[in-house]
Amino acid sequence: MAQATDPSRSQPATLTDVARLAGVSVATASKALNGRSQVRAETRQRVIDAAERLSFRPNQLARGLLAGRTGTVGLLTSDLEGRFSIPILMGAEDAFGAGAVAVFLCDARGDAIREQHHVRALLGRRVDGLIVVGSRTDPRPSLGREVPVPVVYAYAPSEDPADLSIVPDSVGAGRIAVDHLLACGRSKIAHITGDPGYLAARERALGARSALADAGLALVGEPRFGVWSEGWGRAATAMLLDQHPDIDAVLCGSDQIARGVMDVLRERGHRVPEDVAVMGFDNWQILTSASRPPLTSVDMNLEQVGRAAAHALFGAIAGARRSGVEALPCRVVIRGSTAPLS
Amino acid sequence: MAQATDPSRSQPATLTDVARLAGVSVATASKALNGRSQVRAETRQRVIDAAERLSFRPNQLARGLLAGRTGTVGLLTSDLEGRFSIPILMGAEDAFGAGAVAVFLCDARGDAIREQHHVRALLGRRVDGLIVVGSRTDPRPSLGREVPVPVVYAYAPSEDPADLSIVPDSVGAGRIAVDHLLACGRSKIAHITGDPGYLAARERALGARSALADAGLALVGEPRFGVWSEGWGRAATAMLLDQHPDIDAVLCGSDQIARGVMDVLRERGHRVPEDVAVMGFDNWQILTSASRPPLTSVDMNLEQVGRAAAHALFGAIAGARRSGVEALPCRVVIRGSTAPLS
DNA sequence: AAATGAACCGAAAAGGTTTTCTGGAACGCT
DNA sequence: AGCGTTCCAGAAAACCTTTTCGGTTCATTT
Repeated sequence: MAQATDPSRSQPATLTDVARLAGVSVATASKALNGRSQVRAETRQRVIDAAERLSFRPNQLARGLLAGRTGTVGLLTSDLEGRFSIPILMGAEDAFGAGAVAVFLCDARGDAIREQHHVRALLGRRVDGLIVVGSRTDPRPSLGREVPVPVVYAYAPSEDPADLSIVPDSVGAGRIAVDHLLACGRSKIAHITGDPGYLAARERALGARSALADAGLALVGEPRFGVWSEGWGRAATAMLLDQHPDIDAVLCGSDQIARGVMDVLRERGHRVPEDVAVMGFDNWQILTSASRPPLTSVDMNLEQVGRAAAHALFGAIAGARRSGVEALPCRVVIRGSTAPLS
Repeated sequence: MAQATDPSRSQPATLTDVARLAGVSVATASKALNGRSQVRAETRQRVIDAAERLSFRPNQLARGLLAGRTGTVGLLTSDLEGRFSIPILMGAEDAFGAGAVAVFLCDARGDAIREQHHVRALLGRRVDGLIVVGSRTDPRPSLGREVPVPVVYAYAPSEDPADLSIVPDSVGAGRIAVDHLLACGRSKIAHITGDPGYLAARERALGARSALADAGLALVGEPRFGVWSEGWGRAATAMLLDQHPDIDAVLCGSDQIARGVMDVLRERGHRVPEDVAVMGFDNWQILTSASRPPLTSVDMNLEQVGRAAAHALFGAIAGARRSGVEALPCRVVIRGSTAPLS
C-alpha cells in the first residue's frame, strides 16, 4: 500500500483521483471537501477519506485561475539589508501567514528599474495586492495609479496622497522622548542626531522642540545633525560638553549615536543617568542591552507598522480603500540610562 | 483612448483580448509573443503592438497549470529576526530574482507545527522546490523524504544525510582565524567564545586548536565558553588577564564578545593591536566598524551560502540531485584590531 | 497546368478546480 | 395513482495559456 500511494514518486493527486477512489464525480468531491451542503454525510466522509489516503492538496493555481483571486501578495522591499525593513516584513508576514495568504518577497535594492521589473513579475503572477516597504521614512515615488491591484506603502510613504501609506509617527516620537526626559526632571536637554537629509532626523528634532516649547523650555543649543554613527556621537558630545558642561540630558537621534555619547560622557566623568540622562531612538536590542547602563530608547513599533499595512491591504482587497498617510504611535522603552533627577 | 484601455478599471487583459485586437487567433497570438517561428513577421508585430496597448501580461497561473512547473520556490526560515537568516535570504532572493523565479517567504518562528503548516501551504501552491534556512548551524530535523519537491537546507544542515545542506565551514573558520593571528606573529592566543550548546562555538574552537597544533602551539588555557554577549566578553577577559597577563591575542567567538573584550583590555591598559590582537566572528558591520580600533572578523559568507543553496535547488529541480553537507569557506576581513607584532 | 512543398494560421485539447444547472430518486400528500 | 417537494449526484462550462495537429494559401518546380 505504501508503494501504491507513495506521493514522492507520482505527480500530486488531483481531485479527479480523489473522486475516482471515492466513486463519485469530481463535482461531488469538490463539494464534499469544501463543506458545501449538497452532499450526503456518508458520501462526504468517503471523499474525505479518499483525499486523506492520497494526501490530496487542492491545486491553488487552478483554484486561483477560476476565482480571480490568488491568495498571494507581493512584498516589495527596497533594501532587505536595512534593519528597518525586517521587523516590518515580519509583521506583515505574521498578519498574512495567519490566514491563507502567501507572500512573495522581492528586493529591489533601491533600484527603480529592478523595482519595476518585480512589479511586472508580480502582476504576472496575479497577486491580489502589494506592500511596498521603504528603507527610510522619506517619501518615495508612487508605483502609479494604473497598478491594477491595491498597494500599501509602509515606512516610506508614497509621494502621491491618493495612495495609502503607513508610517511611524516620527514627530510624536520626538515628543514622547522629551516628555519622558521632562518627567525625569531634566530641563537642560541637548539633541545630537544623524544625517539631516533624513526626514526622520528632522521630524524627531521637530517633535522634541515642540514638546519642550509646550513646557516653556528650549533645547540647549541647536540640534546637532551629523551622521548615524557612534563616532559622530562621540565627537558631538565632546563639543557639546565644551560649550555646555551643565546639561542634564542628551537625546540622541539613534541608539548608535547614544552609544558614542555615553562613552564620552563616562570618559569625562559624567555619570549616566545620575548626572546626565541619555536616550536613543530605534530600540535596537543589540545596542540598548549591551551599553552600560542599558539604554532607554524610543521603539518605532515597526512590527505593528507591518501588521497594520497587511491589514490595510486586506481591507483594500476587500474593497475598503483608504488613502493618505497614517502615522502610528511610537513608544518609550525605559532602561537604566534615564532616571528621575534625585 | 486612455479610458478605453484603462487597465485599472477592467480585469487584466487576456490573450484572447490581444488576439481579438490584433485580428488573429489566440494560438497565433501566443506563438507571436513567445517568439515561436510559425508566425509571419508582420503578424507578429501586430500582435506585439496589441499586447503593448492592452499592457498584456501572461497569466502565470494558467501557464504553470499547463506546464507543471510554477516558477516559484518556498523560502522557509525558522527565525526571520535572527541576523544570520537575512543575508542567506538575500543571497537566495538574489540568485532567484535574476531569473524568472519568484520566492514565497515563510517564517516558522522556530515552531515545528507552524513549519509543517507552511510546507503544506507551499505544496498546495505547487512550488518547484524549497529552501529551509536555519537560525544556527546545529543540525535540524529533516522535512522528510516524502516531500514531493526538492529541498535544500541552508545554514542549519538536515539531520538526514540523504538531504542536501549548504553550511559555512565553521571548523575552517576557526582555522583561518588562528592562521591570521599566527601570521601576525602572535603565539599566546586565548579563546573566549559563546554558548557551548551551539555547534558553531564548538567547531570554531576545534578549528582554532587544530591550526595551533599544526604550528606546534596550543591555546592559552582552555577555550572559555559562556554566552554570546558583550558582558560575557568583559567578564571573561577580566578573569583571563588575572590568570594570563602575558597573552598577545584573543580570538573571540563573536563580534559582540570581541567588543566586550576590547573594552576591558583598553581599561586595563593593554593596547589593541600593539599589545594584544583581537578577532571576532560574524563580521557584523555595525559592531566591527564602531569599535575602536575597527575589528578584524571572520565573515561566514552567508550571502554566498544563500546563493549556493539557490543554485543547488535550481540544479535539483532540473534533475541533478546532490546530497550530504557541503561546507563553504569563510574569510578573514582584516581591520585595525590585528596587526603584525613589531 | 498540375503537383509539390513551404509558410502560415486556427481549432481544439489539456491542465485542475469551482459552480451552475439538470436529472433522478425518494418521499409525502391528495 | 398522480403530483409536488426535497435531497443528492453528475455533466458541463468557465478560468487562461500553450501546444499539437490539421487545414489553407501561395510560390515554386516539373
